[in-house]
Amino acid sequence: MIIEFYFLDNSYEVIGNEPHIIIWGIKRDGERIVLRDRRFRPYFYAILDNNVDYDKIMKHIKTSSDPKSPIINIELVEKKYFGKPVKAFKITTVIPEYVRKYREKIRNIPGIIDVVEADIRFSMRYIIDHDLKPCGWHVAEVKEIPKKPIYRVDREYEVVGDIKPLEDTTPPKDLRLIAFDIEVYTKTGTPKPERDPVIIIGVMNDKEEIKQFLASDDKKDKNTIMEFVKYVQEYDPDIIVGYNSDGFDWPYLIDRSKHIGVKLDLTRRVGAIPKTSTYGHISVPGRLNSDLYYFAEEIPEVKIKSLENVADYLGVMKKDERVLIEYIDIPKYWDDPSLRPKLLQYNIDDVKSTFGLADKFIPFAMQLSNLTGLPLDQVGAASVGFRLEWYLMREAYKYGELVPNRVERPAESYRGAVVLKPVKGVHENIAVLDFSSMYPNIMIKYNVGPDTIVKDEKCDPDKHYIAPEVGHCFRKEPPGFFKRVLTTLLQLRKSIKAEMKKYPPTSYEYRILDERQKAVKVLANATYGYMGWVHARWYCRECAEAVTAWGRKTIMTAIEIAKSLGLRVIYGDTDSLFVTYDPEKVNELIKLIQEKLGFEIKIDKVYKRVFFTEAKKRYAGLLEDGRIDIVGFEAVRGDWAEIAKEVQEKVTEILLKKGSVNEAIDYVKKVIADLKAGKIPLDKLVIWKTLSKRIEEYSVDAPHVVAAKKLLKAGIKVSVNDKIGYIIVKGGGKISSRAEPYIFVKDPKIIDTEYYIEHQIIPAAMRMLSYFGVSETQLRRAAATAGQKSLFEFFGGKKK
DNA sequence: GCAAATATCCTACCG
DNA sequence: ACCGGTAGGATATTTGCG
Repeated sequence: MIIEFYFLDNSYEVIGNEPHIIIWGIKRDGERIVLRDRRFRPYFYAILDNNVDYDKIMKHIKTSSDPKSPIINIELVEKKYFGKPVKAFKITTVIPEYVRKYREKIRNIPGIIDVVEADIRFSMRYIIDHDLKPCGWHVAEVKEIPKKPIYRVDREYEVVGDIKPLEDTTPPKDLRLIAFDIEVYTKTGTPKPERDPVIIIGVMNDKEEIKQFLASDDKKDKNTIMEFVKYVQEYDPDIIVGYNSDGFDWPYLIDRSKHIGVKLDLTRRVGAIPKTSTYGHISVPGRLNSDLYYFAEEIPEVKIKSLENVADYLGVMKKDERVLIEYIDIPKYWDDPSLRPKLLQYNIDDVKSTFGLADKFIPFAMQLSNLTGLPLDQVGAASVGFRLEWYLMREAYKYGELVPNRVERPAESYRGAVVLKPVKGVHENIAVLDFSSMYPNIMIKYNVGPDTIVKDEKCDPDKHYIAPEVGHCFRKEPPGFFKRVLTTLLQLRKSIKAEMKKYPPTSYEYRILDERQKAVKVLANATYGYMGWVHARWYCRECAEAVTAWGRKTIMTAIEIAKSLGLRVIYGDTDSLFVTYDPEKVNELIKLIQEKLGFEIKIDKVYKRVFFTEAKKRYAGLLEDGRIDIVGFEAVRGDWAEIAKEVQEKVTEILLKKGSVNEAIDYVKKVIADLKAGKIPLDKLVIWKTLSKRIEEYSVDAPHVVAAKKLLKAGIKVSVNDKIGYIIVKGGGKISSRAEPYIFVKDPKIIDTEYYIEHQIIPAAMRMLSYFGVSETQLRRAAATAGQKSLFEFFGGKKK
């Protein structure tokens, strides 16, 4: 029989020395199913040297086959390796483990150049070879088999014929999703599963029903977890989302349930419990567990990626419409009956926010999963490099290209893009021109890639493209792997965008297509960086180096053309040009660039007024609609106190919109007065910095490192990549010694206002003001008198 | 021997 | 575990003076 199903996830089980691929899916009629494929076997390739005796080598391999774990087939195949035709043995074994057993042995046989594709997980191997598309519909020829009781599904099938994808990525109508969030009781820093109970587990499902499972008043949590498990079994969600759930909620539940003797039996595989898997994600067999934190990490505008910040930014739940409780206050709220309702509401708000984030992120995640072939639960956890690599591996399979091994290499740096020195000051009426997808288009135009690069042949301008400055050569024909992949991706994106036009922007179809084109864009934009990534399978430093060289040449030529048209070039970075906005000349420039260089360049925006210091990568502009763009400056950095950022933003706005230096100074003065008067909320004084390595590894005592040490001393765990929030308090000595974790600062009197004035507010304001003729002494003098009006001033007199 | 100058470390930004 | 280019603060180290 033929069935259609939506692919959720897959895995494999070895049953009686036979590997079974297990696919979890949903049928059109809504039945949850397991598909079993017993026909697939693990294999890998051994690439053969030219002019060797294939039979002899084959015999050699056969003799090394151990009858207890045999090689079951060796097939001579024609493949391509870096674009070149090669002969290889496709060596098939019985179970995945045996691949690991043979790969090293066979690699060392004379006549064999290398062993490849021996490190691809069996379940991914199946996805690639059958072109399966996670989060998409498929059709398969199956027969129904008796459902084993170990699977919590409606039906079980065995795949007996073709299994292949359909175009449809519309999620099943009744896809079930839950969001969850746990609260833990601890009075000492970071909670420990062997000691601290889970006091609340909050859940919200796609019917928008909210449930909370609470610990007993004496904080026993056995029932809490058991009821949660029961809930999951009964609601039977296909997708479970959390926020930082791979990092906290799941590991905690796993350890805690182990400790108190509860079976976390909430998967679709009876007896299995959630466990850590690839890329550090938590796998919940049969369900797609997705930690939304991974997607929040990709929003650069939100500096501190707390759930409330991200939900606020995305309009899911505004911060002022929800309950907020600091972690350290949780026990207090639990213990006090009058405060407990607030804690419960806090948990509900977190769960609702998480649910709301799922709505924002999951459609994109599904498209990314569908494109890369990585099941939804892994695609978030996988880095950009790995996402692209899986996409490339799928494409390689289609082209008959063997997948290169990941090899250890030393880091090699190379020259990057050009950044022009800006013309400092204020400029009126400036157009920002951007090359569309510059690097991908360079790679396409010059056929750049590890398979087209010419290394042991002399460069010939007739046959090869030669990169400027660096001289690397690339065959003009035939189109290489990357060129084909990128052409497909750019074309795909265009067609998706065209398809979008058929639907109203508010429609469901439009949304799905929009998320899909974004996913395609992410992959296309990552290809250049991928080639320069030392851990990439298709690493090619020269390729990346050639791309930036062509990029430099391209933008420099564009500048020449602009100048020849009499346009003033104010600034430029990598693929952008800031020129005086003379519409006629700019249009001419766009046309000439297209004609002479063969690249598309577009007006990205027009600034009514834009301001540069002498620094590169930093500018502030006023758009036609009155919005202010701030790029690179302190105001957009996460490691400056909010108050300093606010001042800089406001000063910039006053200067750009009104051009009033005095008003700007008065504003700064006012803020400083407020600060001195203790009117600035503490949270605007917190400075956040990422702890980018382990504390012991630091060679200097930076403020955030010292603050992290203080947290550690208080029993609060700090890990690599945590953001440390600190406030500078009064006292002597180095700034670092006075960096106090913000959660410990309750008394505003201990704040070193002097530091905030001298090292935060004034520098941030002066960055702008100094270009408007304000001297530091002038501002500092204004600051000194701030908040202490003389009697004379008070009665309206002028300052002395 | 001290303060100023310079070097190094470090983070977060731009495209 | 996608890239290089860049700014700028804080700390650490060296330099210049006489």
